[in-house]
Amino acid sequence: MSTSEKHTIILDDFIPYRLAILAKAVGTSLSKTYESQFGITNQQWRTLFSIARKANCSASYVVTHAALDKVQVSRALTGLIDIGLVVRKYDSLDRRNSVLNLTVEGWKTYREIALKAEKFEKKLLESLNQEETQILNIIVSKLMIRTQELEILAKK
Amino acid sequence: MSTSEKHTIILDDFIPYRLAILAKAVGTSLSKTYESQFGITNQQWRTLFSIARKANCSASYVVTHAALDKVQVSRALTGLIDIGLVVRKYDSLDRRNSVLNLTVEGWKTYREIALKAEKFEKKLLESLNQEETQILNIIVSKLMIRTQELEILAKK
DNA sequence: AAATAATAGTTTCATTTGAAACTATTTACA
DNA sequence: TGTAAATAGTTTCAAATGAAACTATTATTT
Repeated sequence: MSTSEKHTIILDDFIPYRLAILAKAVGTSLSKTYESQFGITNQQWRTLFSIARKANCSASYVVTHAALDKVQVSRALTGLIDIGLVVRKYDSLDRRNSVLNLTVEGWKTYREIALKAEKFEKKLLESLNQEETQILNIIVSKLMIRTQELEILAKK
Repeated sequence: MSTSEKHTIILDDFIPYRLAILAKAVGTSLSKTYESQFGITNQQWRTLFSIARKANCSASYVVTHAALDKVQVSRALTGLIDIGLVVRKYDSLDRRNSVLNLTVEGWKTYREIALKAEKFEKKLLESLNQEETQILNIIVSKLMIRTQELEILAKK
C-alpha cells in the first residue's frame, strides 16, 4: 500500500465539507444581490427580515429567529437604526426589552431585498425538479435535528 | 393587509438561509471532535487532508482542492509545519513551488482525525435513508453548478 | 540580454468576529 | 426591605479574516 493510498476521506465526497462549500457559495452569491446596492450586511439583512416577520419584537426574538448571537444583533441594530431602517423603543413594562419596528424606509428596503432574494432562490432551484426540492427540504430538516442530537450525545 | 403580513419571505423556509444554518451547525459539531484534541483549525484540517490525498503537492494544489484562499493555506501550513505534521521543501526545477508532505506524525494525526470524521459523517447520515443520501449528493452537486452559473450570469 | 509580465507564496493592515466583562433593569427570596 | 440572582442588551479586547501590497522566482517579450 503506497503512501498516497493511506487516505480514507476524500474531501470532495465528505458531506460536511460539501455542505460548507455549497452554503458559502450560495451565501456569497446571494449577498452580491443586496450588499452593494443597499449597503447592508448579511446580519442586518436577517435582522431586518426578523423584524418584518414580527412587529414590536425584541432583540432576543431576533437572536433566536435569525440564528445570530446577541452581539451580532446588537451591532446589526445599531447599523439599521443609523441608516433609518429600524426604530427602537423600550417596553414600558420591562425597560430591558427593546421594541423594534421597521420604518417606512425599512419596509421599502425590506420589500426590495425580499424580491431579489425570492428571485435568487427561484433561479437557484430551477436546477432541481419538484421532487428534489421537496426532498432537499426534508433532508435539511432531518440533518438539522440529527446535528442537535449528536451535540447532546457528545456533551454527555 | 396588516403591517405584519407584508413579508414575502419567511427566513426559516428560505433555502440559502437554511443551508447556511445547517452547514454552520454541522461544521461546528464536527470541529469539536478534533479541535480540542489535536489543536488544529478547520483550515489546517483541510490542508492536512489535501496533502494526504496528494503527496508532494504544492500550496496552490491545496488552494484549489481545499477551497481555501492562498492566505489561509499559507497560515495553515505555517502552523502545521510548526507542530511537525507537515514538511515543506521546494521544487528544484521551479523554486516558487513548494513540495508538501506529511511527516510520520502527520500521517498518524491524519488517520486519527479521518477516523473521527468518518464516524461523524456516518452518524449524521444515519438520519437519512439510502435514497435520501444519494439524492442529497446529487442535489448538492446540482446546486453548486447552478450557483456558478448564476455567478457568471450576474457578471455579464 | 534587459525589461516586463506572470506566478507562488508571505506579510501587512484594516475590518470582522465572538467570548467575556460590563451596564441597566427586573425578579426572587431571606 | 434589601441583597442576590437573573435577564436584556452593549462594550471591550484579543483573535481570525481577507484584500492589497509585498518578496522571490520564472517566463515572455523586445
